[in-house]
Amino acid sequence: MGGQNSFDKIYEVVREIPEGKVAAYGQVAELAGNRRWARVVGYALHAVPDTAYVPWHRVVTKEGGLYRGADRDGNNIQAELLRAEGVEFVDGNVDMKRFQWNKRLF
DNA sequence: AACATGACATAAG
DNA sequence: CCTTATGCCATGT
Repeated sequence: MGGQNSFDKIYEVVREIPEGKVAAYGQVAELAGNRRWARVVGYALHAVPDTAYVPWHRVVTKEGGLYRGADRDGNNIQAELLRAEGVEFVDGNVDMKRFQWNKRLF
């Protein structure tokens, strides 16, 4: 449908993140049209419908940190999914220097 | 309809 | 380095 909300644009950007790479919230926001949507990106991913393919686990903070509360009971599915894709962590955070997605390179 | 909240980022002091 | 303030949109109450 033509009426694309901010959420839909955000979802499209997130869908473009290749496997084994991660993107920052601000980065997704900027690619979606406005870098100030970083906060909206967070809420958008929070409200992702299970019916849509949106690799929300590939979106992390600028520092490579996962969302607050990911380290609870070892049920941090986000870290598991990223590790399964080959993403490595340093001091509990994603090694952004090596795994941050740079769309410009492609 | 108004207010508060939330997977964040950046600037300023 | 830390705290505050501002920006943005959708949801829940």
